[in-house]
Amino acid sequence: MPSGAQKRQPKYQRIAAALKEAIAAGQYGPGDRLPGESELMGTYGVARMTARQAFAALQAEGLVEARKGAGVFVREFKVGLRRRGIQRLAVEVWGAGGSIWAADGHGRDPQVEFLGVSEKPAPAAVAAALGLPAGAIVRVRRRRFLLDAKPVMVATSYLDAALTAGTAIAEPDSGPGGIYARLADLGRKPVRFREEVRSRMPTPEEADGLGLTSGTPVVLVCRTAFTADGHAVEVNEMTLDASAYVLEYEFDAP
Amino acid sequence: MPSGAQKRQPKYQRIAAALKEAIAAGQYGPGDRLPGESELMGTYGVARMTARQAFAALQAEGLVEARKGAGVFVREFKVGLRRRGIQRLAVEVWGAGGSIWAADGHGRDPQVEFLGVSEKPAPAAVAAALGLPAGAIVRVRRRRFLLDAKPVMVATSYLDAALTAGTAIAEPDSGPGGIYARLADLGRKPVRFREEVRSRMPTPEEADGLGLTSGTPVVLVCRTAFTADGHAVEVNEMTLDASAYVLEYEFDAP
DNA sequence: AAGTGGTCTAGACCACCAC
DNA sequence: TGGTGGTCTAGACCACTTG
Repeated sequence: MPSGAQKRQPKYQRIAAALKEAIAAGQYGPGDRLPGESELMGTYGVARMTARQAFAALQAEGLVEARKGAGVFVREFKVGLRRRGIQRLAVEVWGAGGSIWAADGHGRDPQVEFLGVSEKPAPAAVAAALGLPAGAIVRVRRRRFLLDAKPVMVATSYLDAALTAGTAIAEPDSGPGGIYARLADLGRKPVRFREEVRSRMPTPEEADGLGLTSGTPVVLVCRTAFTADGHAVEVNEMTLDASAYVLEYEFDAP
Repeated sequence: MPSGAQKRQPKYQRIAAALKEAIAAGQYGPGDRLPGESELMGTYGVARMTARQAFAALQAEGLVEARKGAGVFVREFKVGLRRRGIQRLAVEVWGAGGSIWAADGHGRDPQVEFLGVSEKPAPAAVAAALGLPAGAIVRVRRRRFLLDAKPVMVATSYLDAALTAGTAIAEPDSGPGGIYARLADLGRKPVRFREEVRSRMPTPEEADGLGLTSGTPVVLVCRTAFTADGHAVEVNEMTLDASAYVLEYEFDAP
């Protein structure tokens, strides 16, 4: 150890940095178990809470994952779900080549779980986006996307309840081509889309619903679909496990 | 206190939930100071570390911000920097000598801080994306974007060093229209773009460079620019303060 | 059954901020 | 200067996972 160590750095940060370095050096690979709290106490001669703080720092960074009763493990990023916003709408692809982040994902098992349709008063922002009066009734469709039986996304779709009454959009199975085909049947074919992308830490409820370990943000994608005459017909709010997705947008210079 | 309270929920979570509820109810607004650790100790009859854990939970959620020596405050989200992935790259914008960054800010004070140009061996992924042999030398331009004197983004641009030698791209000031205009001068006008978007928690270095408070993720945007003949001429890796940005992509159905 | 992380207590000294 | 959060100690009991 270099003698020039800065005394100003807290012990837990030095321990965290040492662990991080060991991980970066490949001494611990994805899925490997790190030395436990009691082992760190002995190795560094610190109290237990100090060792825990070191782990907490690594967890907050998303590098490490603690499993009750088992140990602390280097996180493995199964990642590589690639969501193309433009070429094909809401189509999940994996293993697409030619990109910066290599995505290996063969033999994955994607599923869609239907969570229900209902009618509710529109949230203010949704009503505004759809051009409906405040408090108008909207149809709400909720779905959850799973990869290898693990949830990676929750999507909530909002549509004018009056417009879609009596159509397959009000049913669990929206039929071949999905709700966009049904909207086309109604003469409201979506031809233009806007997606707004944000990221933040999940609420405890979101973390629970997506099975997120701490240190994992969510990505929020809000897609609005417009008809040729410029009217919004659908708002779709998606909450993604940030560690599972790469969003891709490809376009020409206008 | 209701007698039906679940005993299974840890104290710190109950305290955190109570504070969260008070914030949601408007009892504490953005920027307001919350009751301090010692006050929580008295109110709930807990040890200091328990009160701290409650705050830690809210910090991890990005709801709250602790300031040394001052207190714990409800975070204020000044947010709303809107980055348009498609329209912003319009030829009219950079072709006319205007700054792309100017399309971002609205009435506030945007600044670009130049961090340097250099030549380095390309990271493997960058070399592959640019179609260069492994270890080829690339020109690296680093910039930091500030809004109201606070950093919100760091951008690192990679270009073929041989191609750009002797041009303004190798200089701190890349001239009117920026590097895209210079690439056009070289007969390598970018006409197509791909952006890949990810999000994760920042490394300590990134958090430091962007002045992020804990509980704030970063958004990574990797843009690749292609010429008309399909060759990649630039890779630009951007690291954004997730709490400051909304990315927007608007496009027609294929 | 042994070991692990999760929760909790009751102290301590420090650096920093506001008054 | 007094109060704040940041760091650290040395114990304790618990629920959980694993062998």
